[in-house]
Amino acid sequence: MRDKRFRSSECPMTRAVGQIGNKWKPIIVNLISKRTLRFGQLDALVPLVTRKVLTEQLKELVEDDILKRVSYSETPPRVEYSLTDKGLALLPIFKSIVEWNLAFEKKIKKR
Amino acid sequence: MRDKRFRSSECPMTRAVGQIGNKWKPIIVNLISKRTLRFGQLDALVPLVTRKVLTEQLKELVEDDILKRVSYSETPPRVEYSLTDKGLALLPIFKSIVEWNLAFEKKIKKR
DNA sequence: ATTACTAGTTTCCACAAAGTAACTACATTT
DNA sequence: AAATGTAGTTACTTTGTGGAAACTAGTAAT
Repeated sequence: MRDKRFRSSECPMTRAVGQIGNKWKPIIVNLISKRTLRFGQLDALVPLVTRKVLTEQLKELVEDDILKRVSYSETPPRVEYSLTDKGLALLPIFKSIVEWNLAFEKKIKKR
Repeated sequence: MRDKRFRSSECPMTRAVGQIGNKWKPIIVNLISKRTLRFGQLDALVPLVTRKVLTEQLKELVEDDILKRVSYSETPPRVEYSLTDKGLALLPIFKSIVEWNLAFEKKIKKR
């Protein structure tokens, strides 16, 4: 999300949502985790996403310094993606979200 | 987000994003925190939102058992919103997101 | 009769995000 | 010459989300 109103809001949660608060970024960042992955691997692993959207999201994550992109001068082209320090700092947070989701889904199933 | 593909995905992060991963819900939940607030207070406190969107988001949060809505038979009408256990469990997670955002914003300013 | 209050609701429109399907570039392989 | 591989890109279309502005209901106050 590039919405300036969000990114320059006084509320820090609003600014955070402006960087990572859309449907794809938490999924992508969580999936990369501590690995180094290539574009095709991400394409295969991220559920439901199209290459067009994946490319856009990766570009924005790189611009926001959450993701690092290394490209090698080869043919066919080889590009590798991995999380920066900023991105890695999100991992425990996203792990908590996954645990939250599983915990309350389990609660529902016990009814 | 009511997208069935997200809510029934095998990936728990995708399901979590299906419930809370849009631009308004983290902001609203974080803002309510441990308080009990009325609709008008939320309208005044949530930055950038319109009443139409606020109403929609509150409705979905109630449907997903993240928010509790109590309405009193009064005129003018009085409705109070507060987080459920499921919602309260999100607070430390969102606090971490706010801290993450502030930490890395501070890093940028030091350059 | 009109205004005020609260918590919405509605309709139409605008915009952002996503989807589709074809296309790109270049070295290598067949 | 054609096919292959990778990592995208593009143009158009569709869908989802949000915005604007007016409206609603009922009791109480003016």
